[in-house]
Amino acid sequence: MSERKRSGKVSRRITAEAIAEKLGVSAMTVSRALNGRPNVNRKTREKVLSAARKYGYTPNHIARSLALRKTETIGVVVPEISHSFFPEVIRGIEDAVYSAGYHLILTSTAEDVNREQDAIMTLQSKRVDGLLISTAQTVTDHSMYEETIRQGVPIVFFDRVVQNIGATCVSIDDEDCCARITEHMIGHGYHSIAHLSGPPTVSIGKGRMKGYKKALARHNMKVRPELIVQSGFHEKGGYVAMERLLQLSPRERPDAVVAVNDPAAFGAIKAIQEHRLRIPQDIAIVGMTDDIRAELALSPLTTIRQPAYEIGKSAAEALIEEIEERAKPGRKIIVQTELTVRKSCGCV
Amino acid sequence: MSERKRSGKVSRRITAEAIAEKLGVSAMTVSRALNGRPNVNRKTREKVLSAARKYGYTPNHIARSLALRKTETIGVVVPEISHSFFPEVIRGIEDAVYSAGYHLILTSTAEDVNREQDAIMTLQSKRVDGLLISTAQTVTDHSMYEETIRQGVPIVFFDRVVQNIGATCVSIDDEDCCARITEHMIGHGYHSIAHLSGPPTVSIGKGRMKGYKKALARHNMKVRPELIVQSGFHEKGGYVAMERLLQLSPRERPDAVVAVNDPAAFGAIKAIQEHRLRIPQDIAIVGMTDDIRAELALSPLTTIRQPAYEIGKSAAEALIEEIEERAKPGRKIIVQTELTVRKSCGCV
DNA sequence: TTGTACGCGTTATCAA
DNA sequence: TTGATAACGCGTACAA
Repeated sequence: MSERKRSGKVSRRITAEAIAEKLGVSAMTVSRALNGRPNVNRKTREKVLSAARKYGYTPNHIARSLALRKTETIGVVVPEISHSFFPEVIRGIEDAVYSAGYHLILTSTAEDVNREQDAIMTLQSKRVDGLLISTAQTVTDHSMYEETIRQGVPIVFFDRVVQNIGATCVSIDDEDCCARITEHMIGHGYHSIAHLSGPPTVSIGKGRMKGYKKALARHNMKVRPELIVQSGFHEKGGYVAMERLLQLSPRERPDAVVAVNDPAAFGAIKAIQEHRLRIPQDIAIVGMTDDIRAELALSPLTTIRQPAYEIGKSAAEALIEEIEERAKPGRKIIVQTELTVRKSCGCV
Repeated sequence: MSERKRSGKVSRRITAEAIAEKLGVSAMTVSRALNGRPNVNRKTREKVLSAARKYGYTPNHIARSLALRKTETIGVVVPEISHSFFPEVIRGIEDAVYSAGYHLILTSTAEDVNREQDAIMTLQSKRVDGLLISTAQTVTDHSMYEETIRQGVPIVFFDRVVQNIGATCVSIDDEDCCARITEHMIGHGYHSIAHLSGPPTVSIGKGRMKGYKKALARHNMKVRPELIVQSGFHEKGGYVAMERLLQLSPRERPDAVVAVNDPAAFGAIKAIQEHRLRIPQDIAIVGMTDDIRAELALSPLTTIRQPAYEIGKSAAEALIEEIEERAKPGRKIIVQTELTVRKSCGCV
């Protein structure tokens, strides 16, 4: 119908105030009606609602946030988005956040400390009600997290967590997982088991390493330092690390490999194949994370399924509980995992 | 040091005004100093900057947005996040958005029209500066998009685009892609080529169907309606659709299948294998999209690589150009694709 | 170079 | 049930 106001640059949106004026009521009444407050006459409410529809009114959430000091938005900080794990986590976050009426600002740090700091800063500027963080690999200084929490902005860490600073952490039990899968190998008779380890600065790397050693210890097997090689979390690192293991003399060479995660395992598999060795006959290998490709690999990878979706969902739910003060921070939430036996371990 | 003010519930953040007071200057001077305006004494600026650091000041972006009527935030609406395509698109978006100093609110619609409407509404409420949308499959009513644009909020569609409503669209040339891969099959001697098609309501489905038919026409091959089965975009649909094709008598049965995308192709592959037919000897098959799993499948899938990252990046860049009025809306941006020949087509 | 007044659009509070 | 006023924290436009 009416399509004027092309005059200025900005075709300014209609405000609650303007609607109030047209109806001859106050802005407050409009606000109350729109927000479904009880103390407003039924007829008045209907008038307001229909006028709002008619003029295509959309409440200005920015102004609302300013007045209420609450944005109903949470900031998400992830180290990367390519790896199939995080999209699935984000899906879980999105679902939880959506059903609680919140929104999600997504930032990815590319594993870069500075970018992570930057992200946390701007998210604070945007006054998100809380933060969901999976730390970049190289982060060692936690003062920014602590400062954020002190400012009253709750943080929930997920997957790559930071413990003992009072923030809730959601993750799998890395130590237990890695111990389990290592014991699975021990139980099937492998006796020279190597570990491709993650960065020792990240809790995941630390925990899994510990689990690996614990499993060996439980079965009175010696930890042989030459069988522990740092691979990091990516395919390339897995490849390089495995190459190093393959330099060992056939006598010293491991008969099984426990990789810190699936991508590292894929890299290792590539190296093993290039050496014309068979999986699992010559060298068995297992991963952790259940990458989407694990099932499809030439020798389907035995791994620990890490329920990415659930991690995201639990983390988001935990954060929202804390934002709404229905729960206290500093909890430790463990998400259950599952051993998925395929062919690469030679146990089936 | 000082850690009081635990009194009220909210430990209120420090404001520019408060800093001004402590320094005995006006709030404006603080604002100017913090925003790097030229008209401020060097010594004053330094005083302000150090005070800001000292008190842990973070500018309130919400208040700023309200005053400036600009949020430096763009809304992203995707139909889903599991499918490996969208995470990669989002990565592209994130990169572009980050380097332009914007942020990204992510919403996913689970292919649900209502949820999409909902998302667009709330994103408008949050006064995002622009919208990046890939439509849900079932959307047929475009009035909401048009209304949004009329309100002055630019939209750029990507992948699943909506043409002719004045919004910029970023996508591959579906018709051309599908024609190319179909001709690839024709060129290698297949003469009974089926098509597992997408939903005809989505531009992708339409375009690829058209390309398929065009390729046949160019080579004087008849379109046989029984060889066109609607599969939708997912694995399950591909499986069901392929089952139908496999019900045909061996004489009528296709010797090649062009699937609308890789997931549909995976479903079809499963059906073919269950019938104990070999790929590509008995039935060749190709997909489109280059799903991460395509390379790893038992019979690696020939497909059209769709540069997800570039799509996301171009779309975000285009949107930001329009937000900043450096470009006009209504453009049509085509991202180049690449035929990736693997084993499933039997051509190597 | 610095300061004052006002507006951005909403909601809380208190009074009517 | 409704309204007036003030606040949320910042930036623009002007004046000093």
